Order: sequence, then structure tokens, then C-alpha cells
Amino acid sequence: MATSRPARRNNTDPESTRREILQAALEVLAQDGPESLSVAEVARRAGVNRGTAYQHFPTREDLAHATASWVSDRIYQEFYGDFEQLSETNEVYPADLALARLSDFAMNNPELSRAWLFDVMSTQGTVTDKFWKRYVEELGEFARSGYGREDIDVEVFAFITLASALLWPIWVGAHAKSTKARDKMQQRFVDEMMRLVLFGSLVPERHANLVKRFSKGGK
Amino acid sequence: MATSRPARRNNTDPESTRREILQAALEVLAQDGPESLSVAEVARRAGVNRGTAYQHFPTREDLAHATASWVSDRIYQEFYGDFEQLSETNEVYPADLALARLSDFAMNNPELSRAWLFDVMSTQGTVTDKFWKRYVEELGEFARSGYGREDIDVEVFAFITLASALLWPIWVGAHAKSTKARDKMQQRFVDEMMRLVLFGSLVPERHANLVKRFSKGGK
DNA sequence: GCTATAGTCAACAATGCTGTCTATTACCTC
DNA sequence: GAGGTAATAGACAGCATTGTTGACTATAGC
Repeated sequence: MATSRPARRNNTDPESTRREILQAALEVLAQDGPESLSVAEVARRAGVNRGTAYQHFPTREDLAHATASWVSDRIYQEFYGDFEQLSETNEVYPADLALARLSDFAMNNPELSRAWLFDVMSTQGTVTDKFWKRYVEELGEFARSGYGREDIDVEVFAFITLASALLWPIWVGAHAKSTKARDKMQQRFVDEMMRLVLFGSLVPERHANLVKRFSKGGK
Repeated sequence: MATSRPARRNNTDPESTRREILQAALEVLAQDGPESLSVAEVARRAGVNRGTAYQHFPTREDLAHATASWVSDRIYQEFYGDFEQLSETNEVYPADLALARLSDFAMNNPELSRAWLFDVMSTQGTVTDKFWKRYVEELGEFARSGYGREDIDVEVFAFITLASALLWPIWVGAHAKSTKARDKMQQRFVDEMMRLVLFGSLVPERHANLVKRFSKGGK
């Protein structure tokens, strides 16, 4: 009964198929958020049979979790992977380079940024994010190194910088179309952030009471 | 042919029905994002017949847009509505109060915050957001008033503060369960943000080159 | 009091997605 | 060449969602 059409195999390497599915899932995730991630759409976009997707990820939830975890790994790799060896020689990564690197990453990986932000916004809350932990850790070392102020609340500061750096390119992407305009917007972000961490935004002389209240952690 | 059950009218005021639908839509939107906003789910949550929802909003897209616009209005009202008169007498709203107010708003309106953030993250990009415009405007006045530094890039700074202030409670909500813990986290955010805008995060003496580069806008 | 109409509701058809299953083809290794 | 693995095609029931339509009801205007 050879009624059914030939079932050609496009790919013989299961690992690459898996990656393609995850990549497609990332795209969908970045576009619509985790709640509207559909196996059918992912399979379609990956150019893969729906059954194949179900072979790799038995259920929609499994695919969602696998994708989230894959995103976390990829961000970590992209960000820290290729200079693991550097951090052994160099004690502290210079502030301006670190910021430029972060901003650059966000600008060049809007999908990963979006996916990460969606994850943050998901009510579950991923505490076990490798990237986040490492980022906070390095910021802590920086604060203790003498280059950064010691009274920083590291977690909060890490959150502020990360959240705004990753969200900025998305905001920009929606408002500025051309590559040139986007580059300019990235520069503006880095400059303003540098300005902020160097000088703050208030004129101290006009805020004597606040200066007093927030100096040396006195309440 | 009275086979069909009586179609009782629970509500005679269309405006209130509309509001209830929008409120339910906001809840769904805040939970799952705009892409997975379904009329059926909204109607169910609003305790209203699906057909009624379609009467008020002919299509899913219409409901989504109406909700987004309603969110924008509500944020504006909640934030600026009840002290419109104050701003006429008072020239500049003090920095610490403004920040506390923003943080407070975000902590007490996580749904509106989430909805706003989802809107920011939507690829469309809402340039016409009343709240955003007003916020940037006031920050600009502050920068020019002498209380704030003049070299601030107002739009970028506004984005950084808004994005992190609105996203923070969501992040916190996922990590801290009790009300007490959340209050503490809010305080941490306000303190760190104040510390940041007052003093920055770098030790200037250790970054002489950066200080030079970013002073007076010299490149 | 009667009727027109706006507001609401229940039911319907069409579509899409999920999860599962079977039959089939291609490739790789032994 | 045999046997296992990876992938495809197709079909199925169950369910949710989208729009549409026709029927019902409360209220306002006459």
C-alpha cells in the first residue's frame, strides 16, 4: 500500500536538527513571548516536520523549557565564553569596556535579549540564570576592587544596567529604522550610561540634604 | 420555539461593561503578553458573554489596541492625574520624591507596568505614549532647572530610569514572596537609584581618563 | 401602554493547535 | 545485506479560539 508520498530525510544529524528547532523556537519566543510559543509554528519555521519536533521535545512545555535554558547558555557563551582565559590574567575588566561590550551584545543579539527579558518577566522567575550570577559576581568584584564605589548595592545596580542595556536596543529598533540611526542610538546609550556612572545626574550642591542622607549609608 | 434559555441582561450600562472587559484584558495582557490575548479568555474573566465582547470590540486586534491605549491613559492618570494642579504652583518636583513616586507606582501597579513593558517590547513601538512624553518633558525641565546636570541625555536617562523602575517590581515579585520582603526590595531600589544619581558608581580618581573624556562633551 | 433599539446572549461553522499513532523512506554501522 | 536510527507524511480526536448570526431582554421615546 504505497499510497503515501516518499518521506525524504533532509538531515541525518539529530543534533543539528535539535539546534535548528531551538533556533526557530528562539525566534518565535523573541517575537511573541513564551506564552504563545506553538510547536506547530516552530516546526514550520524550522522547516521540520511537526512529528520530528515532538520527537525531540515530547511536549510544548518541554520545548519551552529547553529553549529558555538554551537561551541562558547561549547568552553566557556569547558574553563570557570567548574570553574565559582573559579573566584569569586580567584582574578587573575596565568599566567602559565592560559597558561597551554589554551594549554591543544587546545591539547585536536582540533576539537573545528579548528572550531573556521575557524570561525575567515570566512570573516563574529564573533565579538559576548562569549569566545573571556571573554578571553580579563580576560587578561585586569591581565594587570591591577600588575602581567602583564600595557602597553600591550590587544586585540592584546589576539589574538596572542589565535591564536597560538589554531593553534599549528593542526600544530603539522600534523607533529607528536604519542601521546608521541604530548605531547612533547605541552610542548615545553608552555615553549616557558612562556619564551616569561617572557623575550621577543630580547637582550635589543643590541637594545637600540628599547628599548627607545617602552618604556613608546613614539614615 | 422557546428552546433557548433566557438571555438575561446582567448589566444595563454599556460603559461599565466596556470597562470590565478592558480591565480583564489588562489582566490577561499583563500575564501573557499581547500576542496571546484571546477574546474568549478576556470575556470569561470579565464574566461577560463572548458575543458582548465582540460587540464592543469587533475583532481581536481592536480589543488589543483599545487595551493598549487604555493602559497608556490609565498610567498617565494614575501617575500625573491627581496632581495636575500641583505642577502649576511647584516649579520642579524634587528628585527624591519623583523617584519614590515612580517606584511606588510600579510596585503598586505591576499589571500596568507589565502591560507597558510588553508594549515597549512589541515590535510595533508606541511612540505616541502620553506618559512617556510627559516623563521625558519633566526630566528635561529638571535638567535645565539647575538641580539636575545639564549634560544629561534626557531621553536615554528617562528610558533607563523608567525601564528599570517598572521592571524591578516584576523581577522582585518573582523572587520575593512576602509583602515585607517586597517592601524591602523596593527600598533597596530607591536607595540604590538615589545613590547612583547622586554619586555615580565609579571612583573618579581611578578613572581620570574617563572623567576627562566625558567632561564637557569632549570626544 | 407600545414599539424601536441598544445591549446581551447562545449556538454555529471554520480554523488551528496539541498530542498520538502508523506507515514509509533514507542513512549509518556492523 | 540486516538492523537500528532519524526523519517525513498523513490522519485522528479533543479542545480552544475566531467571527457571525439569530434570538432574547431591558430601557427609552412616542
